[in-house]
Amino acid sequence: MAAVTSLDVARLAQVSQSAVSRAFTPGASVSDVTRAKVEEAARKLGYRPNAIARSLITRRSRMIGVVMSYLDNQFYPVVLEKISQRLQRDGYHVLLFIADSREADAVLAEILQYQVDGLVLASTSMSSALALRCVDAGIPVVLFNRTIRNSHNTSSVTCDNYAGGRLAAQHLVDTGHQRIAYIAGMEDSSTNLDRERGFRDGLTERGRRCFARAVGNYDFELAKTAARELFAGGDVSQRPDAVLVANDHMAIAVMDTLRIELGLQIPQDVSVVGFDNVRQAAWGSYQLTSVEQDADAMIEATARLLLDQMDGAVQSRAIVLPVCLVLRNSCRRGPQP
Amino acid sequence: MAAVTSLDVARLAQVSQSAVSRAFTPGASVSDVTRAKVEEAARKLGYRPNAIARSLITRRSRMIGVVMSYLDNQFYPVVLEKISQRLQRDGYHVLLFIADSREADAVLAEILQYQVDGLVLASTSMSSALALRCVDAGIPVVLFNRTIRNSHNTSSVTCDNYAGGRLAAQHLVDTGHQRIAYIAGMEDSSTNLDRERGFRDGLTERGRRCFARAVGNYDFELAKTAARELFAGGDVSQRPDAVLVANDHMAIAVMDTLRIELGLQIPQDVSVVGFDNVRQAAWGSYQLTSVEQDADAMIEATARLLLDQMDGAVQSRAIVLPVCLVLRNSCRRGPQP
DNA sequence: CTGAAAGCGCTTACAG
DNA sequence: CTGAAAGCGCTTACAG
Repeated sequence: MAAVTSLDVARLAQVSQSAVSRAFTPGASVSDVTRAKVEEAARKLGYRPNAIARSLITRRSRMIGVVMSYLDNQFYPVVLEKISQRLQRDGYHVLLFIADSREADAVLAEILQYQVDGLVLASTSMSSALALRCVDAGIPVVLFNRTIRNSHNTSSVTCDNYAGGRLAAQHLVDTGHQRIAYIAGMEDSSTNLDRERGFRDGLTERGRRCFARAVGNYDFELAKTAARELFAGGDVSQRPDAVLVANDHMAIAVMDTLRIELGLQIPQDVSVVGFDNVRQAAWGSYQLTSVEQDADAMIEATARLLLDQMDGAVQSRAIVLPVCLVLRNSCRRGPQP
Repeated sequence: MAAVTSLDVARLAQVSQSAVSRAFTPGASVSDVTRAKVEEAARKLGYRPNAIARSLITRRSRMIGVVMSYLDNQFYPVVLEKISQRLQRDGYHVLLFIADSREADAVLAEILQYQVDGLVLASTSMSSALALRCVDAGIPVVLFNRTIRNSHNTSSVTCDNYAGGRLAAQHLVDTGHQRIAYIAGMEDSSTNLDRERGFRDGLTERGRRCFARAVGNYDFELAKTAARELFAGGDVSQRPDAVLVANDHMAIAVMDTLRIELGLQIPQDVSVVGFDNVRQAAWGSYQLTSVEQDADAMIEATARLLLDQMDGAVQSRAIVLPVCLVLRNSCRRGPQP
């Protein structure tokens, strides 16, 4: 049970401890015969190099901290799975931090103590100040699916949220909708800010205005409440005939509420458009028209950017990826009959 | 940028390096005045103890490896989020491994190198042999939502999958269903084996047999294929009037397929029962009757068991938690009119 | 309570 | 190619 160390292997193989270390270091200079002796002894003893000790001396832990919150929104588990696989491919591992907003400070301290080589911040709820502190601590950071205002030394990868909002708004106008509403996510989040601004500008360009607005805070239950608010009015002509919802997770809650609680038909009575194009958007019961943000491209960009920063090859950059609108059946395709 | 160490703090505070270490060790004997000096110096320098160095000397990394695969099944992200929070509460952190079955060997080697203090194996696809190798390596392991046959020195936490299958079968019989089918998950997984055995025994006790069976492998798309197979027959009286699906993730795919592709009404034409009671089961569009496995209880039991094993307080144990059937609208409640 | 010293298990100049 | 040695940044007996 006592851990077997390189010294144990060295003794058995009758070589120096350095030789053992070299045999396990790709590219180190060892003769084939030495390597063979070491490998045999290591196998006999069940030796595995201690990554902790290696980290201490090399000053590289090969761990990347990933900070997330609210995995209920299916966008994030998928991202987590893929980013973990992507980093594993390069020999890195994910140290996961779930950030309840209240304990973010403590979480940050722990991240720093663990000497992660880099950090992916994908939590909307973590404050910008904390993100900046990581940067100050000299750790390469990439913000995933969020940005920090006025911060040019922080890297970020987002999709073009503004363009997505604009695209959705114009599509709704062009398909004949008259009373277009918006259900917002967390109001101070960069994603919501950009999506909503794009939405408003898109309407303005078509000579329209936002008909009504409610806030769902990116939360499933609050999105239901927001839908009830928006459709509370008695008269049908006073109610929206289309809603852009700031993400799919909320849009699904909204669809259920409209159909089941309020007895509305989608898209006949009201069109719904979401954002993210998560897998559930394609589910038969929803068939949600959605602005797609390409998770694969975002992850690849994030990994690249982080690895490049860790190599010192690159300074911080803000990467914005294109979006497209995926048309499904939750949205009327032509002017109302 | 050069990391500040305890020695730097010691110099500034004019105390020994040991004193700095003690000031950051809860319960160590330091005078208030020394602690104050250290804390001030540490604050000035932005010092954080190096958790890697601490791990090396204490031989405890305070990291728990969590091995998962296929986060598409919403049961797992929720588990991951909660187990991470639960362990953070005790000062542990999650090192995440996504196990593609093909690279499981490499993954295992890496886990071992990282000196995790414990391991939660929640991946159905990872082979039993690998799990046992971890146990042999002397690292406390808890299997989550799976078991290994004939292995009494491996801890596991599951719900009572057998009882759940039985409960579902009897409920379907008692509510008047005549042709009850089963859609299996991964056929050699312990969860599927137990659920299916319970299902068959439940039917047998009521003097019935399984009407038809297909395999969905716990995969969304394959579950759709399985549903098509099961309902391919022309004559209605040749088709199932109820299906138990081995988990909710597949049950949702099945419901979509039955309703949208095959034009069937649920539950009028066919009842569907799932397993897990994930959040989506409660979504308005599904209202899926499901055998609930209590994720919170499973996580608490897993954390407790793992922590106890790491303390050496306890040997391995197999914990089986009770299930219950959550009735919703995907299942007819009385005999067919 | 405090400091000097040993040591955790590695990597990597350095000299041969 | 190889070995002896220093050192990564800590914790923790040990002695005072």
